[in-house]
Amino acid sequence: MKNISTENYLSEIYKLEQSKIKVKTNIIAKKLDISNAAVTDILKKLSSNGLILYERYKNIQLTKKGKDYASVIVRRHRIWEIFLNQIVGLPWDKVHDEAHRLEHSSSDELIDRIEEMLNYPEFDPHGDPIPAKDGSIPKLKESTNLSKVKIGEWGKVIRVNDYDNEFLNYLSRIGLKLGKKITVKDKLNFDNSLLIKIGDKQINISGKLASNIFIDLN
Amino acid sequence: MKNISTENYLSEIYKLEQSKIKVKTNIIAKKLDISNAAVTDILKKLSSNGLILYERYKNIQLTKKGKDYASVIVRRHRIWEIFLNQIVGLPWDKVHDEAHRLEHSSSDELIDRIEEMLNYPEFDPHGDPIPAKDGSIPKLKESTNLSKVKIGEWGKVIRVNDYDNEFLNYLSRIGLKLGKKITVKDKLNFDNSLLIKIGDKQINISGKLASNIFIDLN
DNA sequence: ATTAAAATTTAAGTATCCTTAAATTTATAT
DNA sequence: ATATAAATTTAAGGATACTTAAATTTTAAT
Repeated sequence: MKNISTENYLSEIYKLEQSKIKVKTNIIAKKLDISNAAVTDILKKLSSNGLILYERYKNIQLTKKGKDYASVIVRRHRIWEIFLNQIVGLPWDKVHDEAHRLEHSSSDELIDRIEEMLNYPEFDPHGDPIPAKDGSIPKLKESTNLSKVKIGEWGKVIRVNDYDNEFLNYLSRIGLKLGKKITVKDKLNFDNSLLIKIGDKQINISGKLASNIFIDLN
Repeated sequence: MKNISTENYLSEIYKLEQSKIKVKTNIIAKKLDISNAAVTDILKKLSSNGLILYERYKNIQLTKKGKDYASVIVRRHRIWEIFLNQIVGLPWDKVHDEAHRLEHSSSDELIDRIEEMLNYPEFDPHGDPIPAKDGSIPKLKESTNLSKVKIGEWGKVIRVNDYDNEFLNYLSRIGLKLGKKITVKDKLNFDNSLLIKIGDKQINISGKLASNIFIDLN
């Protein structure tokens, strides 16, 4: 089984499982931008190949075999991301798409070699953990969604969602990076926006934006 | 048009044209390990997309559009090869296959950035020229096939064919690299083999092996 | 508990890239 | 020049991954 499409389904399911989201046809279809009918087809295939547990209309689960495979793909993706960011110098908002293509086209030997070059990193440029070769996952520090941080509290950015490039690009532009200290100065109930301090700047960001940023509270 | 299969056909045709080999169905089929019938099908498609000139039973030629596209792919391939060899440290005989996959999965931005990192190299690790962004090709130094070098003559290895990994791996093992000085000590008519000197070692190599090595004669 | 809405699956069909086998055309040898 | 071999194309068909539309099942609201 070496197949870009299959690999995309598996790693999507893997990421959903990691974030404790129930894995259903619908959400996979949305994430991969493919019709529900096609997803159903592929789920049957994955199931018959022993990669997932699947019963019609029920939740989907990776088997051991499926999880092992998926973790290889997610590992490749995240190692590429660091490499592209640190070694090649690609910006935050470019690494995801590039890594998404490269993850299907690289041998395990290459990934291992890159991992060694990078000195065995544990987290990718968005703060997501990199599965080890044995499938184990570095433990994430506990974090709080920025939209839940109270006025006056502060902490460091530990992870951001990598779903949307426009979002990531915007974060770069306002100088927000992993490790940056953020203080919540004010919160508006009116529109759920926050006034935050980054470095010596004060910025207003929307609630939606904040909800995609995770903070290691002081 | 963004399609691994198409890209493989185009870059194969490109490489054949570069080496002045008549481009025919048969040879493409052999190089890509695909049936002649499938090649005919794809040739029709490429032709209708304006990428090649094709008339049944006749030689095939890239159009300007096809050549431009092919040169982008070959460029990607060869830049990846150097990168993998020099920066990542992959051995000679591994870079081709890895680059062959990556060449279809990388943006032009990434390739340009890598090219810059490598300081605009002109030749890949096997001595093949890297097409520039405008499609122009660095001029190869004149070279002589090692099997044609006469007894007593010597020169430096300037290029090797990259078709076969076993061949490349063997070259590494006998210490033969680009730039190495080779002296032809003896030639056996009996089996067309050559006795060559590399560094302070004398080695016998087959005529077939020699015919895949190109020398910049002294 | 019933019903409407949402999610999911089934059915039918498409495009792509491949296959083998047969037919046709071109190249080669004498 | 002609027969034979080799190359090429055509024909028919298969696997894969998708689509839309219709049917079915589940979920959620009242």
